[in-house]
Amino acid sequence: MKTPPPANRIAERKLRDKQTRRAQIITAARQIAEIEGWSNVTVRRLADEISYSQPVLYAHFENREGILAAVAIEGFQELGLALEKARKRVKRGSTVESVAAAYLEFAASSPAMYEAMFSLTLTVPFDNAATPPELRFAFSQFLELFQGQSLKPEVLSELFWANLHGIAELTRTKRFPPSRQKERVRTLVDLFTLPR
Amino acid sequence: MKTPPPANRIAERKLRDKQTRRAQIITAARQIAEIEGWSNVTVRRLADEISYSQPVLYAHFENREGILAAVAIEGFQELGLALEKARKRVKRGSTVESVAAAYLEFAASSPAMYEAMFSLTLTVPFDNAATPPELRFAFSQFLELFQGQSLKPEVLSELFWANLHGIAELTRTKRFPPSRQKERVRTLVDLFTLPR
DNA sequence: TAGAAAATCTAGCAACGCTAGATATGACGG
DNA sequence: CCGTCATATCTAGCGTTGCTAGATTTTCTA
Repeated sequence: MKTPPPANRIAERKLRDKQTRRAQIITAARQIAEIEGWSNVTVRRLADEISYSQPVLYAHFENREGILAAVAIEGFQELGLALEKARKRVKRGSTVESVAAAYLEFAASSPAMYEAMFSLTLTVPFDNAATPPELRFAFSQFLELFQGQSLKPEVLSELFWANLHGIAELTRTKRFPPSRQKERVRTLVDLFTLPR
Repeated sequence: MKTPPPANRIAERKLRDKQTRRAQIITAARQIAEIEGWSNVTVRRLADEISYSQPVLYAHFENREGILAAVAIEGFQELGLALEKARKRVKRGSTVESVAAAYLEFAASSPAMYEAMFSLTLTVPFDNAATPPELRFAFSQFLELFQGQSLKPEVLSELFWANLHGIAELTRTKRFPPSRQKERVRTLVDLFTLPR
């Protein structure tokens, strides 16, 4: 077996450590946000959480908002996976119903993360080349859902997404009573599945 | 003509002054937010704007968030009026189309105010007795829209609102390309008007 | 016009995001 | 094994924020 030059091994270890710490920061931020709200996610608090001083955080992220953005991207990754799973493993009813339920379940069970995913305004438009692949992946799940069924999958996907997002957001901010949620989803699914 | 006791007249004048100042604060907050974003709406800045020291603001609002809430409520009032107007004076097409266009027009032309209206989580649920009448008024416009047409106007109204809110929010945060907006609205109207 | 009451201001606290400059740690050549 | 140098990390502090206690001024009343 060949032994790589020590310089490389050391550099690799340092890189690993750095990535680990980055992950720790993101995890801590998410955890605090989910329990105590985003206003309690301060740079000082995060530094404390990973047992380093504040300036270390700025070696990983440009600023506090950069941390939020990282959490948001992780959220889009998870959401995308959840939707894909729901789309492929349909339990009962239509795929549309399954995906809708998965989306709302995600938003309801991780409200702080969901908040981060949509609260910050993107600097680059969604369909730009510089858009993180995680975001594109998540949206592609909606596109798949309406592929071939309609003349314009994009428009239908966008509308379906907008409707789900609206429900999630208005529920999270207490505009919608949770009591009618089941009925809402049923009607929503009808709207987007019944033949026109 | 009778001259009321001076005590009353003075008290009235003080009340008027106070209300005027309150209105000034709200107007200034809205103006700054719309031009420079909510992060630039600081208590010091607002105090400066009305030419008083900071503590005066706390005689009008409990805290900074109270100012946001006041702007939000004014927003719901305006939105409600805009929707009512759109519903009653239908220009072309259906009332649903007219209301949808009015809603999105409102959100697009006052993004900061719209942000305030939905960013802050309500302490009391929307259908509570303590809910400000402005919010109820705005939502009632949706209810009117689907009255008698369906078995459950509430559910349909909520879904329609959620869809509009989703479109507005995803457009504001650059998730939706503005290019397809017309087509989106057309399809949305179809979804909610075509007989089922 | 004197004194009470109301209105307003000054000055400061604690916490925030962020950073310059000092200090400690660890890798590498001799 | 050691001295050197780069890298990693910390201490300390700046400017700004929301908010408030206590002093001070203004206004009303009798």
